[in-house]
Amino acid sequence: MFNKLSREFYERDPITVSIELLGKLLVRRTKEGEIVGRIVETEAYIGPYDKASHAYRNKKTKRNFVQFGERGHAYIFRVYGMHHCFCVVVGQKYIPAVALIRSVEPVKGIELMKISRGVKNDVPVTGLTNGPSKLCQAFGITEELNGIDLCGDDIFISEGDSKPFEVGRSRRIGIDYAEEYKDVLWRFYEENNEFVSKKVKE
DNA sequence: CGACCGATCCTC
DNA sequence: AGGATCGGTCGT
Repeated sequence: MFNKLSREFYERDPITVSIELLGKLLVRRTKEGEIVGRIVETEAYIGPYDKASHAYRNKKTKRNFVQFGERGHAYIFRVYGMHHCFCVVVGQKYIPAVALIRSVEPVKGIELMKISRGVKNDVPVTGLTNGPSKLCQAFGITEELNGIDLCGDDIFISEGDSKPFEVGRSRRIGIDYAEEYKDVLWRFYEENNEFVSKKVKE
Protein backbone atom coordinates (compact mmCIF):
# COMPACT_ATOMS: atom_id res chain seq x y z
CA MET A 1 0.00 0.00 0.00
CA PHE A 2 2.69 2.49 1.02
CA ASN A 3 6.24 2.35 -0.31
CA LYS A 4 8.20 3.63 2.68
CA LEU A 5 11.37 5.63 2.03
CA SER A 6 14.54 3.78 3.03
CA ARG A 7 17.24 4.92 5.42
CA GLU A 8 19.49 5.40 2.38
CA PHE A 9 17.10 7.99 0.96
CA TYR A 10 17.81 10.23 3.94
CA GLU A 11 21.56 9.57 4.01
CA ARG A 12 22.24 11.89 1.09
CA ASP A 13 22.94 15.57 0.54
CA PRO A 14 20.47 17.65 2.62
CA ILE A 15 19.55 19.96 -0.27
CA THR A 16 18.86 17.02 -2.57
CA VAL A 17 16.78 15.25 0.05
CA SER A 18 14.82 18.44 0.81
CA ILE A 19 13.96 18.79 -2.88
CA GLU A 20 13.13 15.12 -3.38
CA LEU A 21 10.84 15.06 -0.35
CA LEU A 22 8.42 17.21 -2.38
CA GLY A 23 5.57 15.06 -3.64
CA LYS A 24 6.21 12.33 -1.05
CA LEU A 25 3.54 11.29 1.46
CA LEU A 26 3.76 11.92 5.19
CA VAL A 27 1.85 9.13 6.92
CA ARG A 28 0.80 9.06 10.57
CA ARG A 29 -1.02 6.17 12.19
CA THR A 30 -3.00 6.79 15.36
CA LYS A 31 -5.70 4.82 17.15
CA GLU A 32 -8.22 7.23 15.68
CA GLY A 33 -7.10 6.44 12.15
CA GLU A 34 -4.63 7.13 9.40
CA ILE A 35 -3.57 10.67 8.46
CA VAL A 36 -1.79 11.33 5.17
CA GLY A 37 -0.45 14.50 3.58
CA ARG A 38 1.51 15.17 0.42
CA ILE A 39 4.65 17.22 1.11
CA VAL A 40 4.63 20.46 -0.89
CA GLU A 41 7.14 22.68 0.93
CA THR A 42 10.48 22.01 2.71
CA GLU A 43 13.57 23.82 3.95
CA ALA A 44 17.14 22.64 4.48
CA TYR A 45 19.24 23.43 7.58
CA ILE A 46 22.87 22.37 7.63
CA GLY A 47 24.31 22.61 11.13
CA PRO A 48 28.08 23.01 10.87
CA TYR A 49 28.05 26.34 9.03
CA ASP A 50 24.41 27.45 8.59
CA LYS A 51 23.73 30.32 11.00
CA ALA A 52 19.99 29.63 10.83
CA SER A 53 20.44 26.07 12.13
CA HIS A 54 19.84 25.09 15.75
CA ALA A 55 23.04 23.06 15.40
CA TYR A 56 25.17 25.90 14.07
CA ARG A 57 28.88 25.25 14.69
CA ASN A 58 28.10 21.64 15.57
CA LYS A 59 26.90 22.77 18.96
CA LYS A 60 25.03 19.88 20.58
CA THR A 61 22.35 20.79 23.11
CA LYS A 62 19.46 19.22 24.97
CA ARG A 63 17.13 20.51 22.28
CA ASN A 64 19.00 19.55 19.11
CA PHE A 65 20.86 16.32 19.97
CA VAL A 66 18.62 14.25 17.68
CA GLN A 67 20.19 16.01 14.70
CA PHE A 68 23.49 14.32 15.59
CA GLY A 69 21.96 10.84 15.54
CA GLU A 70 20.65 8.38 12.99
CA ARG A 71 19.43 9.72 9.63
CA GLY A 72 15.73 9.31 8.97
CA HIS A 73 14.71 10.13 12.55
CA ALA A 74 12.35 12.97 13.39
CA TYR A 75 13.68 16.18 14.92
CA ILE A 76 10.72 17.90 16.57
CA PHE A 77 11.04 21.10 18.54
CA ARG A 78 8.85 23.72 20.15
CA VAL A 79 8.77 27.30 18.91
CA TYR A 80 7.27 30.43 20.45
CA GLY A 81 6.46 28.44 23.56
CA MET A 82 3.35 26.97 22.01
CA HIS A 83 3.91 25.55 18.52
CA HIS A 84 5.90 22.64 17.08
CA CYS A 85 7.96 22.05 13.95
CA PHE A 86 8.69 18.69 12.31
CA CYS A 87 12.01 17.91 10.59
CA VAL A 88 13.77 14.84 9.22
CA VAL A 89 17.42 14.24 10.06
CA VAL A 90 19.26 13.96 6.75
CA GLY A 91 22.68 13.99 5.13
CA GLN A 92 25.99 12.40 5.92
CA LYS A 93 26.13 10.72 9.30
CA TYR A 94 26.59 12.10 11.89
CA ILE A 95 26.68 15.69 10.74
CA PRO A 96 23.71 17.67 12.12
CA ALA A 97 21.36 18.56 9.24
CA VAL A 98 17.62 18.42 8.66
CA ALA A 99 14.86 18.94 6.16
CA LEU A 100 12.06 20.95 7.75
CA ILE A 101 8.61 19.97 6.49
CA ARG A 102 6.78 23.27 6.11
CA SER A 103 3.53 22.36 4.35
CA VAL A 104 1.58 19.36 3.19
CA GLU A 105 -1.51 18.93 1.07
CA PRO A 106 -4.14 16.92 2.98
CA VAL A 107 -4.74 13.52 1.36
CA LYS A 108 -6.47 11.39 3.98
CA GLY A 109 -7.86 11.86 7.49
CA ILE A 110 -9.13 15.37 6.85
CA GLU A 111 -11.84 15.02 9.49
CA LEU A 112 -9.19 14.04 12.06
CA MET A 113 -7.05 16.99 10.99
CA LYS A 114 -9.95 19.38 11.52
CA ILE A 115 -10.61 18.00 14.99
CA SER A 116 -6.92 18.24 15.96
CA ARG A 117 -6.71 21.76 14.59
CA GLY A 118 -9.81 22.76 16.48
CA VAL A 119 -11.52 24.26 13.45
CA LYS A 120 -15.14 24.07 12.40
CA ASN A 121 -16.10 21.38 9.94
CA ASP A 122 -17.01 23.82 7.19
CA VAL A 123 -13.69 25.70 7.05
CA PRO A 124 -11.79 25.38 3.75
CA VAL A 125 -9.20 22.62 3.67
CA THR A 126 -6.53 24.99 2.33
CA GLY A 127 -5.76 26.45 5.76
CA LEU A 128 -5.43 23.12 7.52
CA THR A 129 -1.78 22.15 6.98
CA ASN A 130 -0.12 25.08 5.17
CA GLY A 131 2.57 25.88 7.72
CA PRO A 132 5.06 23.93 9.86
CA SER A 133 3.12 24.25 13.11
CA LYS A 134 -0.27 23.86 11.50
CA LEU A 135 0.69 20.50 10.03
CA CYS A 136 2.11 19.34 13.35
CA GLN A 137 -1.19 20.21 15.00
CA ALA A 138 -3.19 18.52 12.22
CA PHE A 139 -1.07 15.36 12.46
CA GLY A 140 -0.94 15.33 16.27
CA ILE A 141 2.84 15.72 16.23
CA THR A 142 4.33 16.95 19.51
CA GLU A 143 7.76 16.77 21.11
CA GLU A 144 6.87 13.37 22.54
CA LEU A 145 7.71 12.06 19.07
CA ASN A 146 11.09 13.78 18.99
CA GLY A 147 13.71 11.24 17.85
CA ILE A 148 11.22 8.71 16.51
CA ASP A 149 12.49 6.56 13.62
CA LEU A 150 10.67 7.34 10.39
CA CYS A 151 11.63 3.90 9.12
CA GLY A 152 9.09 2.56 11.64
CA ASP A 153 5.32 2.17 11.28
CA ASP A 154 3.80 4.89 13.50
CA ILE A 155 4.95 7.78 11.35
CA PHE A 156 6.88 7.58 8.10
CA ILE A 157 7.29 9.03 4.63
CA SER A 158 6.25 7.11 1.52
CA GLU A 159 6.74 7.43 -2.21
CA GLY A 160 3.94 9.44 -3.79
CA ASP A 161 2.54 9.18 -7.26
CA SER A 162 4.86 10.12 -10.11
CA LYS A 163 2.94 13.09 -11.45
CA PRO A 164 5.46 15.71 -12.53
CA PHE A 165 5.55 19.22 -11.05
CA GLU A 166 7.79 22.24 -11.09
CA VAL A 167 10.04 22.93 -8.10
CA GLY A 168 10.26 26.52 -6.89
CA ARG A 169 12.90 27.79 -4.48
CA SER A 170 13.26 30.84 -2.26
CA ARG A 171 14.84 32.20 0.90
CA ARG A 172 13.80 30.49 4.10
CA ILE A 173 11.07 31.82 6.37
CA GLY A 174 11.53 33.41 9.79
CA ILE A 175 15.33 33.39 10.07
CA ASP A 176 16.24 37.05 9.59
CA TYR A 177 18.87 36.70 12.32
CA ALA A 178 20.97 34.31 10.19
CA GLU A 179 23.17 37.00 8.63
CA GLU A 180 24.72 35.77 5.35
CA TYR A 181 22.69 32.57 5.54
CA LYS A 182 19.32 34.31 5.64
CA ASP A 183 19.35 34.76 1.86
CA VAL A 184 20.38 31.30 0.65
CA LEU A 185 17.71 29.63 -1.47
CA TRP A 186 17.13 26.58 0.70
CA ARG A 187 13.35 26.67 0.74
CA PHE A 188 11.72 24.40 -1.83
CA TYR A 189 8.10 24.11 -2.84
CA GLU A 190 5.80 22.83 -5.52
CA GLU A 191 4.92 25.63 -7.94
CA ASN A 192 1.26 26.57 -8.23
CA ASN A 193 0.21 24.44 -5.29
CA GLU A 194 -2.35 26.25 -3.13
CA PHE A 195 -1.13 24.53 0.06
CA VAL A 196 2.30 26.18 0.04
CA SER A 197 2.45 28.41 3.12
CA LYS A 198 3.40 31.76 1.62
CA LYS A 199 4.83 33.58 -1.35
CA VAL A 200 8.37 34.91 -1.02
CA LYS A 201 10.27 37.04 -3.52
CA GLU A 202 13.25 35.34 -5.23
C1' DC B 1 20.09 32.30 38.11
C1' DG B 2 17.62 35.73 35.36
C1' DA B 3 16.56 37.75 30.95
C1' DC B 4 15.76 37.34 26.31
C1' DC B 5 13.47 35.61 22.32
C1' DG B 6 11.98 32.47 18.64
C1' DA B 7 12.65 27.57 11.85
C1' DT B 8 4.54 30.56 14.23
C1' DC B 9 -0.24 31.49 14.13
C1' DC B 10 -4.32 34.06 14.96
C1' DT B 11 -7.01 38.14 15.64
C1' DC B 12 -7.42 42.80 15.52
C1' DA C 1 0.46 45.39 13.74
C1' DG C 2 0.58 42.94 18.06
C1' DG C 3 -0.21 39.29 21.50
C1' DA C 4 0.08 34.47 23.07
C1' DT C 5 3.38 31.72 25.99
C1' DC C 6 7.49 29.04 27.76
C1' DG C 7 11.77 26.37 27.60
C1' DG C 8 16.32 26.58 25.59
C1' DT C 9 20.21 29.24 25.43
C1' DC C 10 23.43 32.47 26.88
C1' DG C 11 25.43 36.03 29.68
C1' DT C 12 26.46 37.37 34.38
